[in-house]
Amino acid sequence: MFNKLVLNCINCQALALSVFCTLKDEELHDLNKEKVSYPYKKGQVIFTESDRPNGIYCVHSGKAKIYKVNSEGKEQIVRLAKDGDLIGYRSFLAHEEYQAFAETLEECVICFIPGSLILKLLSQNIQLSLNMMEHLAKDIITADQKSVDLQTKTARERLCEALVILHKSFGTDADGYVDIRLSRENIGNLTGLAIETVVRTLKDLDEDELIRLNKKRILIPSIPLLMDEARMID
Amino acid sequence: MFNKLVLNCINCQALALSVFCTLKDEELHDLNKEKVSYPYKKGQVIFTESDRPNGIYCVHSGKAKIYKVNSEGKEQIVRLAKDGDLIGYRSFLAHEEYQAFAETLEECVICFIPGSLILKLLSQNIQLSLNMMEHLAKDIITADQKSVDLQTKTARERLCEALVILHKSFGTDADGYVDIRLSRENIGNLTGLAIETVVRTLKDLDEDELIRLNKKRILIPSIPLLMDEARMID
DNA sequence: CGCGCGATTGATTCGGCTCAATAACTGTGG
DNA sequence: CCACAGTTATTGAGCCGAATCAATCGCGCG
Repeated sequence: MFNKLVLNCINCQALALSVFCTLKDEELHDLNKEKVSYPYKKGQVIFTESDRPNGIYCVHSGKAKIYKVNSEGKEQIVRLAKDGDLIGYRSFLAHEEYQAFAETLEECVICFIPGSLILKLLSQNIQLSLNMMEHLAKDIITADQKSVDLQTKTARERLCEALVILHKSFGTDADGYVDIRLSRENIGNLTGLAIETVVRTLKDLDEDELIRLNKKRILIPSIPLLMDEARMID
Repeated sequence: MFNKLVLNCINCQALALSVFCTLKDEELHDLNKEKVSYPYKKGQVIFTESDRPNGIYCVHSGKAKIYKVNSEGKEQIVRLAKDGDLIGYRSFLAHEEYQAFAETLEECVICFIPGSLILKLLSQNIQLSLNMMEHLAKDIITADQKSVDLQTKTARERLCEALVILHKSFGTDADGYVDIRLSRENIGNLTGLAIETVVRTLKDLDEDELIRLNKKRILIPSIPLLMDEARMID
């Protein structure tokens, strides 16, 4: 059903962006030998809540969302992933079942690294372990901040903050627009707002010239101004 | 200003509860030699936001809160810590300044482990590193869940959930009451609710016999019932 | 015994959600 | 290339949960 792809980690653009940037030649060789690369279509599921992790996914190209579904069936995006990002490492490292769903937002190529290799690499490469811990620790800081924001920031502030973060992590395209296309619904699921609130607030921000809307595309004329509006300290 | 205490890690009750449970004799000896133990009074500050971490704290006895303060000056409790829990490891491992404040909730004894030793131990003891990663990964899962809860659960549900979690992590005293004393304000800061809402909702829960209130003390007759009320799946 | 902080209770307000209806867009097949 | 169907986005109206504001109470402590 899937067609494996043949990719060489040595040439991987995403490698330098990932925690694996510290791998030595031999380890990289192992990684290259054992990882398996698959193409994914837009909207394809990578893993499902309550599945048991057998390894870790690494995004070679494309974008994906990791989300939970609450009891009313509403989606809540926990994290977005792009080139070089790992997916599913939390549950794998926590020895727990997946706590969320992962799904591509566009065409992707995603590599799977078997758990046995991950553990071997972590065991023999201290720097990799320390990198991984740093990575996890930063994730926690981000997650904590999100909780704080949910408790104290208004819809407008949260939306502004989300846009700033999207801008920072995904950059801009040739025209200066934030380089990720999200539906209003996905923006809502990312910020914890109702679709209607997202629509209205985006419109307000557009009218206040804090952003420029062009269909699904969003341009941010001034990051500092938007950060100010989001009450982000930075 | 502080009086150092002389404690031997070999005899430490909290040790078995902590990530250090895997240390070998020699490493434990190092830990014992380099850690410094201090007594803290109730309400004493352990570290402050924007301080730079030089190591990691480990609670020997007592309880502490880690909290952020938002721009309006309102506190938000990120995490509670008890015997055997580490404090400040996120920022240390992320190589960042502290993102929060840490303060004792009662009399405590807290040990400080210098960063150099932590790094040495993590480097030479793979199992410790893997434990630490597991610990961090579980923290993330918890933090993510908190965000989801904030977005979807009502005040009553969040409060019930917090009580269940408090019960699970702090256990009960001889009379069956949850073994931690928090002011209404702290409960509010923990759940993201206004004090008045906490008061009213606790009263409601008491009237509905889902909890039994006795001043600051809280008894939970049936965890399953309360979990149900909190819409927790378990 | 009085002081002060924490807890309680009531009244009011309001941000953002829900519901409902319509419009615009996307993709698909004829 | 166009018509149609199914999404996705937009706009309006009304509602509701929880925050805020304003007293008052009462416990703990000197």
